[in-house]
Amino acid sequence: MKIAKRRRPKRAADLADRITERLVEAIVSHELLPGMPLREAKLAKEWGISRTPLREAIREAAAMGLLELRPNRTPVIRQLTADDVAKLYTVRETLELLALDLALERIGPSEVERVAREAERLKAANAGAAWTKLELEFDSHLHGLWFEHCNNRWLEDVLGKLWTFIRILQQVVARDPSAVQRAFQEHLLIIEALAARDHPGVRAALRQHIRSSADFLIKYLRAIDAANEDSSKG
Amino acid sequence: MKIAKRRRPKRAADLADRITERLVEAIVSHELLPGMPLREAKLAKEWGISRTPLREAIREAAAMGLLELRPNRTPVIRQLTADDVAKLYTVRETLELLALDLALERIGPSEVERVAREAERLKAANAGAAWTKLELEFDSHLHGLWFEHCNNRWLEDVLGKLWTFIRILQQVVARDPSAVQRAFQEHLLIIEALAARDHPGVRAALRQHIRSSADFLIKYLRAIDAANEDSSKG
DNA sequence: TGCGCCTAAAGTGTCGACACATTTTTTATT
DNA sequence: AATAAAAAATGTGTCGACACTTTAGGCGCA
Repeated sequence: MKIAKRRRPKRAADLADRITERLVEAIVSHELLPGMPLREAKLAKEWGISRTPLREAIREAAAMGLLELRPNRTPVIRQLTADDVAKLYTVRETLELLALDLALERIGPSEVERVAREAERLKAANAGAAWTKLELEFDSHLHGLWFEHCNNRWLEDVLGKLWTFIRILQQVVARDPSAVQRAFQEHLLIIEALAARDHPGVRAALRQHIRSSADFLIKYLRAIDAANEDSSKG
Repeated sequence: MKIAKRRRPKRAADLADRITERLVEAIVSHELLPGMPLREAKLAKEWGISRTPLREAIREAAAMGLLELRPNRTPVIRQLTADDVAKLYTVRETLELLALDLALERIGPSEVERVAREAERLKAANAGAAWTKLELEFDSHLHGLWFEHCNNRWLEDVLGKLWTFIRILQQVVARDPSAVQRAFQEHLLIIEALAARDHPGVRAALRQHIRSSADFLIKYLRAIDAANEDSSKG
């Protein structure tokens, strides 16, 4: 699945585009950490480019909400609080369910079959002990079923942008075996309902999945936030 | 209402920010028309600036979906088809209803009172014969009630971006007296339900308002699209 | 006349330099 | 020694120049 791809160049993308992608990936992968200042000259030299395309990339990332940008100040990578995540997932739930409603009739059995097989393979492989890159891809494939078939440019666009943040958060989930296990089971339920063409069932399963992910993340981040509060006070 | 304001500078905004705003306004106000190519050098000279901040503005506008941007090609202002509008309004309905749900308890009686008075003033003034700038502002104030009180950064952000397109479309509505009249009546219904604190009533009224606006626009644009088809064929 | 190649013109992409703002360090003063 | 003013250092904002790509036009040739 290729989410959040603003345009589809036949061949080449210009430097600014490639740098945008690299910057986003660097943030998603935590190569660049939240709270970290993004010094243009330094980063540009590090990446062997000039500041111009980097600045365009930075502005784009800021438009996505990834960066905090203030005039004449060095950009800072946004830190997600528990509260942010709660609100993000509220919007996510609404939009993803909408996408599902719009897409369901367009999702062919063969496509469901494909992700179902992918799930089987993963189950056989390691039973979701840890979230590998393969499993994150599977997650994208599954959700991509309705993202890509909703046939609504606006919705796809917005979901794509939100998905960037979800990817960031998935890395948190990925480190907790029980959360991974739970998410995987929920994925199986969704696929099951999809295969049965049980529309309300899919809806309920997806909602449940999103909500329990949110619950986990919020609880986790609240602990972090609290710790940060303490350390900043003490 | 100040929608789509990415950041809140205490005093100054840099050139690129101001140009972004100017560019968006130019597109919304149809000073720059859909389909029109945006030649950087020309526009930069016209506005008395260099291409650098203009390019950043162009990229930002493109990220909003206002422009079609392809590497090494001159950017083009996006043309909204009837189909685009239908899909846009599907997303708008869902998100605006969500915002309403989240906001309703936070909207104080005094604020409802304020827009109610604004409506009264407009009704007395010209009974909605034509949509003036004042009435467009009123529209923003009304919808802004839930946009601003939904207490959800993500939702505010997305709605703000969609609202840019809505503003473009409102100019189409503004030229049809009967559509203006209808919209105004629908606004009154919403305010009435708001004042009565009738939650489901507000919801229903808002949904109705959005749907009939969509219906009007789609019908109108289908005619245009059909004409364009013909002329391009013949 | 119509088609394809070649060249010129116009446009976008990237860079390095400089102007201006902010932050940090130094220094003067009490 | 503490504080505030001044100055140096660091960083962002904007510009003009140049390289590369696309587009438009002209020219020859069938």
